[in-house]
Amino acid sequence: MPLPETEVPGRLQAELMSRGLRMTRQRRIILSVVETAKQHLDASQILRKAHKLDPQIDRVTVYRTLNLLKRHGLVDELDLMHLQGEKHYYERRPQRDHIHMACLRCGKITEFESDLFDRLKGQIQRDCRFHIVVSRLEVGGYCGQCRSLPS
Amino acid sequence: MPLPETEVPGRLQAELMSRGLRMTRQRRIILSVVETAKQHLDASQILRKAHKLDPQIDRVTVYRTLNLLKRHGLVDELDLMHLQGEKHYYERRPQRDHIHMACLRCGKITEFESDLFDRLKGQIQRDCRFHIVVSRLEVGGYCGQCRSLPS
DNA sequence: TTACATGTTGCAAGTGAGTTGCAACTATCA
DNA sequence: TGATAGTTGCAACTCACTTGCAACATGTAA
Repeated sequence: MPLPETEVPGRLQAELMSRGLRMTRQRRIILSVVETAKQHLDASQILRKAHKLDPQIDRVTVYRTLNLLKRHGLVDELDLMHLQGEKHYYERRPQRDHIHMACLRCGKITEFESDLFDRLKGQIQRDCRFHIVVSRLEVGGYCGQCRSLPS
Repeated sequence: MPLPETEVPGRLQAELMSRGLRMTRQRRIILSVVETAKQHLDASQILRKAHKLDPQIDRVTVYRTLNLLKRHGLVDELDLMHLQGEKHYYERRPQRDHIHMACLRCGKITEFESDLFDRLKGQIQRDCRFHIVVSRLEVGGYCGQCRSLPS
């Protein structure tokens, strides 16, 4: 894994810098971890990956950086139906919102985009005169594989 | 407020008894608190209301009873966008699922039912071959009043 | 290039929601 | 009425996350 300092700054980093926020070594590392994540990571997983690039980084810095990203609407915080306790998971805010499905049996998380979801949010904004800043649709149940298994 | 012992057993109590679960004095009280709640209550608010009927009830019993109701699908657990920290809120599971909208400014929680929501869940079940057990759509933003206020 | 002001970090300690182990208790049923 | 299996209350614990604060580093302006 190349050092984040020598990498082309990711989108998160560019976004934060364009807002005039200070770019520290620790932030660059944490941002690169979030940016390159292949699954949903919780704070302690982000810390573990950050430690590989700089063992000095403290978990407090991870929490503070995640809060910063949240406040700026650059990441979304997920509960994933609290399948694994009360921790939160983070993902870069996508172009288009999606639904998270969590299998209660195997724990697999699946994402799903849907026009109906977009239309539903439009309906909420119109009918309830409610300006949506963030939305979260999480569904718990049984995925295709687990549905057909004996209990 | 009449003593729950002398009340007609509520629907939650009837439901639990029909499943062969023991009906203790503490459970009757906690069920009646959840059943008669006019807003979404968290565990400590439920404990406070239960204490008015029986000051001996322990918070552990409240948590255990809420877990019991959750496992039996009789109440839903809500985050309400973590507006007030990480606590959870509880409501009796309704006939028809609804959406929770949380105003980031005034904290008001609004509920909304929608055919589009029902259709979206149908689409998920069909297109993703995912059997939905529980679903939660929470939205954070600005309600009608707060939208038109100066910031 | 340096000096500075202000924002950021790491550490230690704290908070708050929720859980667990266990002995005493009690609802249910024969 | 007594047996028994589930339930309760207490104390201690866990876990995710936050706060106070002194030392430090970044961006800026000279």
